Amino acid sequence: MVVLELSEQDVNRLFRALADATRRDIVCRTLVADVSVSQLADSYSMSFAAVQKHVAVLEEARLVAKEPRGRERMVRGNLDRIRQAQRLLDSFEELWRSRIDRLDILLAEDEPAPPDS
Amino acid sequence: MVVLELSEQDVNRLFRALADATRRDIVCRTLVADVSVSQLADSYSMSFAAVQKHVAVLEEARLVAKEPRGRERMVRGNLDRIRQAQRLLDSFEELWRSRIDRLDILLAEDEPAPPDS
DNA sequence: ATATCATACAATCAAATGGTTGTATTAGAA
DNA sequence: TTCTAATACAACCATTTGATTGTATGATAT
Repeated sequence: MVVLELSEQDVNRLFRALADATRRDIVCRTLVADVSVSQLADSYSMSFAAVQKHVAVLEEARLVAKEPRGRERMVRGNLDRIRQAQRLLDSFEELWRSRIDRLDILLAEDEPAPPDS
Repeated sequence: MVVLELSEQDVNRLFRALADATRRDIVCRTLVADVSVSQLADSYSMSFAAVQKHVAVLEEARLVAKEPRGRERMVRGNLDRIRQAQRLLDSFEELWRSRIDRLDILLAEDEPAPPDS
């Protein structure tokens, strides 16, 4: 099993990259098929350069990778990164569960559970 | 089962809110215990107002809710929102899987699979 | 009643973000 | 070779973000 080795900065970049509808759409499209930057650019009502920048943000977050193919760059989504994000969210859930566990222990004590103090 | 009813804006806010280490820490802490805004503020090397703003961002993203308790506001993490984020990431994974399925169908054809065209 | 603690909120500011246009480079097509 | 399509990248601009300080309000404690 691969250890989750992400710096806080990496996590910031990861979630930030996902916090934009155009970028999420790019991730979707590049997960289901190989697409070039110019093909992507044709789909959105913004300049080529703007799309290029969105791809760059996704690339820094390692949510996609670019691979040269002739004179164009094919963009491919990186599912592993998505899974890392999922594991991060899982850890929140585990924290929450640990709280419930502690509450259960309190409730199981001989003495009645003290109110939150 | 609850339908995932989030606008693009909601999703933007959700991921954006998670794209900051202080805010993620606040979510963690408020998932495991009830904490007031001032208790939170004591933990970070920034002004009370700055922490207040982080909490406000989390609140707009509905990752936490504030509940008045006497003169202080208790902040409580909202696990449902985390789970919604998880479901969003799941949908990426499903998209990817659909691609694999389509590739499998191609490979199962009589004719040898054509190269990506 | 008064002092204090917890919060709310406005004004301000530097830096980052998301977009633009323009110019340069590079690879394929004619 | 020459033209063109795909990309790279710089400069610029408006808006948002993340922080600050200062002031006001409300609830507790003395």
